[in-house]
Amino acid sequence: MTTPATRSRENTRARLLDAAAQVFAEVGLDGASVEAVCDRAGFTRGAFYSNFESKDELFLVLAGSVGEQRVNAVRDRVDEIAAEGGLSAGCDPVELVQRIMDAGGDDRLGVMLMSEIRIRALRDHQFGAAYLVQEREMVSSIAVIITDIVSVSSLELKVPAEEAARMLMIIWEGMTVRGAMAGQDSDQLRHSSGEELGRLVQLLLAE
Amino acid sequence: MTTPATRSRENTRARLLDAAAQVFAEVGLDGASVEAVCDRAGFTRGAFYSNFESKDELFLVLAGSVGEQRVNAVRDRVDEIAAEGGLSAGCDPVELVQRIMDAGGDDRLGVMLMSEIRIRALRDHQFGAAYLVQEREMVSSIAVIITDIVSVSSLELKVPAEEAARMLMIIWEGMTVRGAMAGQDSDQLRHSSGEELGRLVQLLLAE
DNA sequence: TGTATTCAATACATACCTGTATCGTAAGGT
DNA sequence: ACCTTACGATACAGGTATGTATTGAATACA
Repeated sequence: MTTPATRSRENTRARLLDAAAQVFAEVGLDGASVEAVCDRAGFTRGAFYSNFESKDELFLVLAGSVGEQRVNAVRDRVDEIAAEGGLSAGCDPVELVQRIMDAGGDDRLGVMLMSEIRIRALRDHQFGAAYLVQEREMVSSIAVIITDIVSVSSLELKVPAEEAARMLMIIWEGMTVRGAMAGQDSDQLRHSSGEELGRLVQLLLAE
Repeated sequence: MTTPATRSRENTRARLLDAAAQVFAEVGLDGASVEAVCDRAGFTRGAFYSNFESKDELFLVLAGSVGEQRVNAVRDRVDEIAAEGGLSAGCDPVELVQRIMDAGGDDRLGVMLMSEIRIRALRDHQFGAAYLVQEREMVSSIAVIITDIVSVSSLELKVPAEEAARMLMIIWEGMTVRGAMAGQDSDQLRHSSGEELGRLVQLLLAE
């Protein structure tokens, strides 16, 4: 079924999705005209409507894939760290958490796109439910590694692992958003949010 | 200069701002037509354009007043608690923080409006700078009371007060947003976010 | 009471965006 | 080599939003 035609079609879809991610991040879903997305992708509206039903449908697809990518990125990181034995007794919990959190796209556009998705989740009940499900998956993945870290170290968790994970995610989000507002670039974002996260991690753990 | 005419004008402005707050919260700034705002306020577009230059200008005014109200609400609470001697040695830090945080509007629409303001701050540099200034004021106010609490109690703060305040604000925001997504009403929002905040407070303090 | 001014309503011109319907073209199958 | 099909471009119709210009009414003031 992978005829050149379908390959080309998939390519078109991918380019449209890519362009949409940028445009939606910059001006929001409502602010983005279908034509603006097509322009950036190098197509006209004909290509758009032959690949997607509407702007909303494209957004749903995009949001789903972004969320999935984030979840997978976190899971992969977790697995990777676990595989390479990064959870030895002497490991630095602060650094570990940073490595996991870096898995999410934390560039300026990524932050803006996530915010757009978030506000849509806030307005649309059904979409919001799906969003929360995905987020809970991420929380679980993070909770797993937290539990593992704790189990091999001499440290103890002061709150349930899930709760610690939730706090970490929320702080991470809050810091990156504020960093992006202040005009920080990707590296600065990573740095400042990492700093705050480190402090939280230390609070969450006890000898 | 408070002639009946100006009083009526101020009233119109207030009603328009009020309506705009609702509509913007529900469907966002872009999704809200000027007419939709006017309809809700019981006016036509004539009234609108005779009171505001554009939708954007109204949004700026609204965002400014919302932010100011939040900052003042927090400051008032802080002063109020300090005045009534709520900072005695035996006070419950968890409850105190909850009382402060409740000062912000934490109903569903309030959360959505704040999110809309936040995303605008993310897209517009200048607006974002102003937003961050206001937020820092809130952080300072909260930091003050945290410092006071600590000074009269036998407790100790594990991170700088400003940082603790920032974490509290971010967690509060994150929890209320997620609560609103899950369809919680105001009381549930207060309850669940308060719970998480309490745990964070306990982490931030040490004997 | 008459006049002037201010505020809100109405009407209108313009721009834009969406979605559909039609057309041309290039690739795949036989 | 021909035919068919799928994909993307173009053209068009309908709807909606914005902002301005004009009109009407109510209020203050002389």
